[in-house]
Amino acid sequence: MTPRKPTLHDVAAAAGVSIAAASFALRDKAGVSPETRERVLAAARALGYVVNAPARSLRTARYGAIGLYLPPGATRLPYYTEFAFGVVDAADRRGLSVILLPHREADDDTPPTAFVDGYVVVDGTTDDAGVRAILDTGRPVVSAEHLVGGEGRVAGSVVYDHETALRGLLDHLTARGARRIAAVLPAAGTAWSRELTTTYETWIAERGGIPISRAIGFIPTAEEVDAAVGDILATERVDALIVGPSGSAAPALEAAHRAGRRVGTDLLLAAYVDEPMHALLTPTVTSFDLEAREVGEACLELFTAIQDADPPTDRVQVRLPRLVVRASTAGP
Amino acid sequence: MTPRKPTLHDVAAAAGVSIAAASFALRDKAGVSPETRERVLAAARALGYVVNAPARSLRTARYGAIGLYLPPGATRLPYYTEFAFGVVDAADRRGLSVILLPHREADDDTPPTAFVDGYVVVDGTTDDAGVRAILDTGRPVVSAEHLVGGEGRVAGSVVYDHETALRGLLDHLTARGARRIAAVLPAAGTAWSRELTTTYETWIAERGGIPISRAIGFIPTAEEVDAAVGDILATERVDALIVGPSGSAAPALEAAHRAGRRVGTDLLLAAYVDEPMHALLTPTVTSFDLEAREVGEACLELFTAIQDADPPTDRVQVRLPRLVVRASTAGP
DNA sequence: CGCGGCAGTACCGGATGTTAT
DNA sequence: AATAACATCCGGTACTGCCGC
Repeated sequence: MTPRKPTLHDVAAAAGVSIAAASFALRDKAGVSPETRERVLAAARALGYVVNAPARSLRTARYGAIGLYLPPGATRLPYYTEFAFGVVDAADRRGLSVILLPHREADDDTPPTAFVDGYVVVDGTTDDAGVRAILDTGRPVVSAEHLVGGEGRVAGSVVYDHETALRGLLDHLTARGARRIAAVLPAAGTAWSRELTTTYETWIAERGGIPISRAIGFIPTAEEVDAAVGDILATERVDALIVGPSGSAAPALEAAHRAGRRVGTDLLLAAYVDEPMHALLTPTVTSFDLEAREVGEACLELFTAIQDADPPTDRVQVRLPRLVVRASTAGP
Repeated sequence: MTPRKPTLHDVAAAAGVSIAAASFALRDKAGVSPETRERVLAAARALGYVVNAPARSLRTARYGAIGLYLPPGATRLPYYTEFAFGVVDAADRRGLSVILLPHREADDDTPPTAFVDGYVVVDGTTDDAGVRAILDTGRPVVSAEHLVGGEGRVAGSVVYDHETALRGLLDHLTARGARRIAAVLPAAGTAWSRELTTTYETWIAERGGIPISRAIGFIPTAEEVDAAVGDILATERVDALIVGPSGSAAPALEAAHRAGRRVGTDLLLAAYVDEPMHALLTPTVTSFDLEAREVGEACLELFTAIQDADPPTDRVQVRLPRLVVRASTAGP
């Protein structure tokens, strides 16, 4: 059943050429005649030859693998899983493997698996020991969203234009009749929270209003959301509310309900990050589809482009979140 | 800054011994004196030596990596992400890397990355081309839950005792006053759905009752859940309801509410798979904590144990889901 | 003499069996 | 009887050079 895996030697012998010629033919390099190439390829196919990755890596110092670093503690957000498979699928198409990297405690400075060609980091900060260790390898890093604290050290990034998106949402709410829009924002620490906060405040200021906002955790507890929303509704006369952090739509709806507001008519509610659940709530909740999978794919493709120095592509790609309008912002 | 990475040669030279001696010392093998070993280790530490994985793999045909295969289409279930990081963390402790494998279309039979020592598969079926390809590699496979259709071909498994768990839940509901318990079950296809269905029917039969159940998808839509729950409540006099598929608690609550039932008192509701959301719903929902992370770790540890043939361990480990009792089954 | 096409071969970095001390 | 040095090999890649025209 296992007559040993065929090696390049076997292929070369079967095709009646030298190892070097076989190697060239298989890698589609110049220096072999079309007939020879064809014979080699046929032999390889017949034998079921597969290159031995470690052997190739040993010689070339390229590993055909990239490390993927997801934010610690955020494993419950479906965004990241979706993102991860975007990276994996794109990598698969290019014959690369994706290594899922472990998170690091703050005091742990062991380097990450060294035998990768580079890394993809999502929503990273240099506050994170794992991210620092990755940057310290000196290998190319592509980030999804700006890597806070490591701005000059990434080879490329795929980022969202949250400013345009949020402005669009604020305009949408205004068009549906909102006059006083409050926001529950993620606490400082990520590029995203910074962008959301300043955009919200600027937009309000431009219209001569005063911002009404509360900050809660990046991954909020129901109580936090409840308290923030309850507080806003109790102390301010608002007719629309935007909740930023993932997972806060359901508790926000709940809190609004308890405050006696009818969401969708008398209070417009929008979440920032879309989640499957938003289509299941009553009313269904308006939010931005961030297209996690596509962004994951884009990161990997940017990585390979940079690595091959193929086109000196734009190092930063910008994507616009797509607003999914649902019943919660229907309007009166 | 980068005077080339130190190799075993460098370490040996620095320690004043041969390469072979250094190799032995670093791998803690017999054949070198304690003093020599110490000198080698010190030299390695001083130089920041890290073994070159490809070189080692080339020689030993071990790769220090395992492939992880998650069910396709299930990327939105937080269970799997949590599981994945359980595997990753355990692997990290053992110095192994985890390669996240891509899903395969039914007609695609390209083999998965060959340079891994084995695979971990979760909730797999041989209906899945990706799973078949993995089994065909002949490498050891550890599965979480039984691998449907590949029973004889896995090296080990970590499975839940759903029967005992579900019986416990049925008893719990009974203790809280339930007399007629209905169930919304996952459609056939996984080991889990089979076990849930037969356990439910058996338990009911043992008490001389008649089962009241509906089947919905493994990853149900809100409408499906709504229809199933609505139908049960409209046509049967039930005082308790168990919903199996992940994500169905929220829409089930909704449907019960619309049917005029007060969940927690006049209708007891329990979900099978615990989710963070269950603590945020009103009322909070009773369900089983499946400890995804721990199970992921157990899979990896089982894998390494089997690989090292260390203890001829039990090939199948059984875990009991832990019931988390919340307000939805408080009772009248 | 130049050039395309291919064979020969020195590595890449470590693991391991064999031979000296 | 222990240790350590030496020689090979793992499977490719890439450089050098020979051959014939």
